[in-house]
Amino acid sequence: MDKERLDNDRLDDALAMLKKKGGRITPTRRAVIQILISESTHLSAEDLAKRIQHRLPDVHISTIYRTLDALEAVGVVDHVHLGHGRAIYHLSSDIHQHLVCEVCSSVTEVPESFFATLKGELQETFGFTMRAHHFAVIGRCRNCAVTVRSEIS
Amino acid sequence: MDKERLDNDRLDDALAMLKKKGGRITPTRRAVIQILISESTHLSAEDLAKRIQHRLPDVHISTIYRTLDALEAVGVVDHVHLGHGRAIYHLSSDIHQHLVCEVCSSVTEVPESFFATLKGELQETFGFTMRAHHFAVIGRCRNCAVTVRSEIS
DNA sequence: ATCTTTGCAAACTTTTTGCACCAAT
DNA sequence: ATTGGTGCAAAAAGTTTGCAAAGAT
Repeated sequence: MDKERLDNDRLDDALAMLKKKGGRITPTRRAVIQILISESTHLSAEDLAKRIQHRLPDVHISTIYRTLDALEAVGVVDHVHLGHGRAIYHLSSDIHQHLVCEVCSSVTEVPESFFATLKGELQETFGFTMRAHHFAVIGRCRNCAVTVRSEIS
Repeated sequence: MDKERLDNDRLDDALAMLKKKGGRITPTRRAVIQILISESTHLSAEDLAKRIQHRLPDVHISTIYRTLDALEAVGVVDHVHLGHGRAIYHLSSDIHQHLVCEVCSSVTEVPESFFATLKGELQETFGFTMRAHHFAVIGRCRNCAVTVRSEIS
């Protein structure tokens, strides 16, 4: 119920994980984690940079990338490719699939459980262990179902 | 049976499609299609450039990109993102999913039919029409199942 | 003759890296 | 005091674009 309490716990957990693996806690790292906790939207490195630079104007985007790498190495965040070269980042604890509409670019989140059957079949047939959420699923959302394709490429 | 015959037919079909939509047939375009027909491997723009430059040394990579765009616009080819920014291209008629191992980068092809159930469910639940093959599925192949992750990112 | 495609060089976008300085432990 | 993190600028990597010349119809 107490959302703020829960968010703080998540922040502490993430920082503890970072620390446990020899990482240091810095204002930028704290800010990145906080933003990822509070905005569960789909944030690119640039999105994160913009948000952080409100409070810490001198944070360079290369630091954001290094921070994200560090957090990823430690298991706190994960990234997903949505299209082109652009990647988005989210907390590892928020695992879900992304359905991206190739027309309007809208993103629909789908619980990973949805992919359980497929995952089992790929495992059984190919011995392949799917880490599904690493790429978005591309297609057409309900609204754009009949339009001409072109967007995400 | 007569593979060469079939390949020629595919080439002719592709060229006809291109022509029908107002595109012109050039040596580069012919070569791109031929390569995509004969090597059903997973070719990036650079791979294609290298192969083509054997025969047509002056073909510039930007031409390859424009050719691929043109062929894609006309429905002859499709591209898939395997990781990072890199995309690979194949004939639209060769629709399949790619399972990419995040450790050894090996690629396993899976017939699209495998994804039919999931596709149906996404359609029903979210009204989302999946064009699955646009992104690879990331995970671990049989051999790398237990190793530490790190590669594809 | 017309209008598309090409080659080249240069721009762009996203991400990575080298290095000297700074800060967390 | 150490060692890891940061800012900056510059380099990658992959793809796109403007333009004048060449080529397909």
